[in-house]
Amino acid sequence: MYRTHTCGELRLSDTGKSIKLSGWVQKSRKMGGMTFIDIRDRYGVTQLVFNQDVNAELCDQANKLGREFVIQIMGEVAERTNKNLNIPTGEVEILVSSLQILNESQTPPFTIEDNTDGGDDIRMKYRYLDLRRNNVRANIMLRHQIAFETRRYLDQIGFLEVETPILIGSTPEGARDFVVPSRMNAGEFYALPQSPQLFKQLLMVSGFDRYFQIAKCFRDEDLRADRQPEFTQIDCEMSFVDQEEILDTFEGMMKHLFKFVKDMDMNEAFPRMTWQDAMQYYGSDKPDIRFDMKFVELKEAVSGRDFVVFDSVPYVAGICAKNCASYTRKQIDELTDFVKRPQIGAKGLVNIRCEMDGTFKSSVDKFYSADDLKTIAAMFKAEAGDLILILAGDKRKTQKALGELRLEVGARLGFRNKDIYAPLWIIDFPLFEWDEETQRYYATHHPFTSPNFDDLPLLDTDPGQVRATAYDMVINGVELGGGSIRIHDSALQNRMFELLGFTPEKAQTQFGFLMSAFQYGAPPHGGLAFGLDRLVSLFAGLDSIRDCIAFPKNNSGRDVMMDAPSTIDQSQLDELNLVISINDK
RNA sequence: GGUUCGGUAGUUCAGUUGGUUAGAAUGCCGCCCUGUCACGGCGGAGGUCGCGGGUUCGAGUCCCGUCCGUACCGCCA
Repeated sequence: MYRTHTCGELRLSDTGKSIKLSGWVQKSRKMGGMTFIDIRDRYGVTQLVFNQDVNAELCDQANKLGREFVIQIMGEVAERTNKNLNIPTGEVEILVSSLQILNESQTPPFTIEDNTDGGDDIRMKYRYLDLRRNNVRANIMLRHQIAFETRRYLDQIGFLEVETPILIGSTPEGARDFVVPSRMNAGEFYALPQSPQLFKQLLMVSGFDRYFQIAKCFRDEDLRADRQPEFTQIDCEMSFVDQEEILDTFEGMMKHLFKFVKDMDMNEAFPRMTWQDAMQYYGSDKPDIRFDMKFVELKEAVSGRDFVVFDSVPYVAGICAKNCASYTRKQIDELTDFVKRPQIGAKGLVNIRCEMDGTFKSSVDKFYSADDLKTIAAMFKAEAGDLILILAGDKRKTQKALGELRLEVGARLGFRNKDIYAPLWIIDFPLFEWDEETQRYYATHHPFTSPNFDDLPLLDTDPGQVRATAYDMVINGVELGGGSIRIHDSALQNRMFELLGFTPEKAQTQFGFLMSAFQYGAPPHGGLAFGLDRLVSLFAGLDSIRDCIAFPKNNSGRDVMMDAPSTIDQSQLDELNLVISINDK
């Protein structure tokens, strides 16, 4: 037996017990006549004491232990003379009677402590050591808890977890597929699923009624702090439901998770906002509503004053930053530089200060009278001391830029507090998006999304105006999940494929099995999927999902620990009937 | 494909307008220390300044290229 207790469980009430502990050497403190060693495992840290006067040989042995050695000790629990109330085991220590080294360790490349001295690169290379650190391990444990509570909630209300295949066929719509060559079928490839979408719909046809899966998904696109090429979704689908029942079910799930994982009661119903409003007032389909600062459109109010910047563009809008009129030139310049960065792409930033004496001062005083400025300020309901920030340009681009500026200003004003959670449903997404480049419509969500039945006539006259029965859950500006009511009628599905530019033959090749299935009694159904990685990082208060994943990829999609991807042997290539030909360009 | 910031000791970083022997902290090694818990004290080892080229009497520092990392844009139904 290696241990009678873990390194996190002994307390004052255990004083006098003979115990056995196993774990890693966290740190040793040598005082000359005595040595303290902290022994660590997943559950905590316990202090060991060695005393020259009691057992000189044992104390010498302890002095030879290095960081991260794996040891096993026997000893007696004793009350400390100097207690450390910062750790749960801090009132006791172990008077060690025997010590055994189970395994030695090299000095780790970075210190295994909460505030490590290791950078991301080195931590990823030695991820197995990084995972020994409390805060990284805490994220992985949080992830387990969220997954566990998700299963518990969904099981309680009749959902069945069903696994769907990882090796499937490639579909061209959507993200780029990861692809796997088939040895037994020369020249043919599997694709890894971007989501279990088609399978969960087929499970509805099969009558499973309520399905979920905590599913790995794969997308071969560039990474971000919140995007990995392989990620995990809480994937759900229900039959005989309308949008209202789905929103209700999964609002319930989120409330359950907040209650049982974060011990937070979310009593209020989640507010709902149409996609239209989200774009108009926040310039984003995932607004952070921890703070208000809505857009005010100004095009009409500012036109006709010979200010060519505003007169020559289709869209002018601004936000009002409370109590920011005192911003210095430098702070304004920082905001200007922020919106002029190539990633944001605004040409400039106009500001109006509402001075404390009731006057207005702006960067466009030349063109606008005091009355003009007063009228504009009134549109924002601005008060003395506020700062109005205005952008102008192409509508979509400027909305997006102003949305980014709003988030930046919100962050500067401390409105983006990680301990506050502001959930929101975005509804009434447009069914299609027009793409100028390819001159065709694309499905905003995916091609199986049902149109809003009120808008069905528009399918023939103005497809761009058709609303989808699709919804996203957004918390604090993070798109946590989304879904839709699906089309269960093959005629309507065919019409969709047609509008999306599929020939009947192509639709048949790609989705023939789904279309066939729909001819054998498909129930009305719908569902949604949550990004588990994002959910964990939101609960953990992290900006990146990487530390919520045990073994993540780096920015270039590489696993720097095992150095994947890598080349393969010629014999493997031969078996797969593959020839490598790398394009220089 | 593009933009940003970065690459200097095992690690995290500093290094001024180009100037003599490249520093700090931490870690590591040795010695001292009987109540530490960020222990303390003394001493020591440790560097291809990412790589290649250029400018210069002289480059960690300036220029060009390249590789790697990072955040973002494009992309991600």
